[in-house]
Amino acid sequence: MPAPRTPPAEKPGTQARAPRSRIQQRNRELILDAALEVFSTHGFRGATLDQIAAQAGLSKPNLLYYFDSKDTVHRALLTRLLDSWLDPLRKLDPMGEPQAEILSYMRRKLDMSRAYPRESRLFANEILQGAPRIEAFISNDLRALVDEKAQVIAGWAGAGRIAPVDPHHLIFSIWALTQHYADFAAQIGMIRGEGHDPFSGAGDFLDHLYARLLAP
Amino acid sequence: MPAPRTPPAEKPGTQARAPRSRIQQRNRELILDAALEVFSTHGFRGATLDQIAAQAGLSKPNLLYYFDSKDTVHRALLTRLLDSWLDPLRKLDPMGEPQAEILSYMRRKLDMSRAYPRESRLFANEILQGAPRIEAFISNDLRALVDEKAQVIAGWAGAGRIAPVDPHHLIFSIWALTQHYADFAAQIGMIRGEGHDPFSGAGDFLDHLYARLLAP
DNA sequence: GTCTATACTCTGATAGAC
DNA sequence: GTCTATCAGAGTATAGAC
Repeated sequence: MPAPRTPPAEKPGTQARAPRSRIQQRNRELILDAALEVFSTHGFRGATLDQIAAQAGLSKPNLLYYFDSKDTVHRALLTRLLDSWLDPLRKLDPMGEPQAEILSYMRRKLDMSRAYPRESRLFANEILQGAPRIEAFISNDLRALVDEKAQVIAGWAGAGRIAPVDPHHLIFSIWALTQHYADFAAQIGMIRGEGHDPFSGAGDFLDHLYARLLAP
Repeated sequence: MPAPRTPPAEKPGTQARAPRSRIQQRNRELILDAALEVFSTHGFRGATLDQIAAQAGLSKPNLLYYFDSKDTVHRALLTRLLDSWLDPLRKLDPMGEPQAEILSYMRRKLDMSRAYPRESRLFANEILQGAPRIEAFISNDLRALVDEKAQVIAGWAGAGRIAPVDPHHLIFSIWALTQHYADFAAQIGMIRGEGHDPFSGAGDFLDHLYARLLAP
């Protein structure tokens, strides 16, 4: 999700507008990692620069040397996140075998939740707050992609290649089920006992569930 | 969910420690309703008394006349919420018809999400923040109830009355799917178009999904 | 019961020395 | 690049008049 994104190895001395040294890059990463931790837990307004700076091991003014404002840090996180948020669904192949394609999509989403639970919670926080900062992304990019893939799925259902199913609800269900293990990890941990991986068994359960739902 | 809870009609002149007049009761309700709106959107730390007071149509000092502190307001909301949070699962009857019981449970949860989306988001916010204020509730009350009902479901599966299924994951899936429509309503609205009821079609989809999953 | 005024703390952001 | 000092504004909470 946070695409490492090696910068295009600028010619020395000619860096245009991101002339970042190794230590600068490292501090920016420290800050973003700390900010992800804090924002994903407390939301934008609930997070403080003090917390983020402490978590990053820097002073608050030093943090603000790297990012102009609290908002800038948050925006940087969201940008990285949204950049890869659509990838799993994008890969759903209209030419593939329907049931396998949908199951693979679900697996990619689940793997992403497992690998990047904080990013999932950051996203969840945004939506809970009414999605003020990512409204454009959802109303345009995400919506277009969902409608496109929903048509693909509707085609499969119409052709009898999977059981009849509302494509939008199918997609929402995959989001709900896969993100739940990241977003509600605290609750699952308290119910299954601490030290228990919240994702344990989830893959098998969801494979089984969607295999049953989609079998023609 | 917010159980109206008619107070035990105290004898006039002898009210022990909740001597609330009609106008007091009404203002308390106004405050709690406003606080639910704000806390469920911004989380505890992201919410401000100014917002809550404005939403309630009262001054901030007046709000603090009714509740000692921000924390007190929040605690009052959580108490009301948790009071009824377990009801749907509690009603799962070990003596009932297995598939019908589980489908009814799912329906009760869905109805609760539809009727009380703000309460669902308040709860989601708490969990996202690591559940600091409701840890005892989850680790004790909720966990015990879940384990108890999971045993019931495991018994049904063992007896071949429903398809074999991991009971904990089954319960988690019901939570995820039903609460999603409340917690992520903003996203669903932006994808399906504003003015579209986020819950529309959800009942049918989930009925179908669990019928397929559980059929022996 | 409700308001204005205010005390005091926290928070985001800047200035300026090193 | 990093720090100490500091400011202005927001935020919780209280005092006290009405």
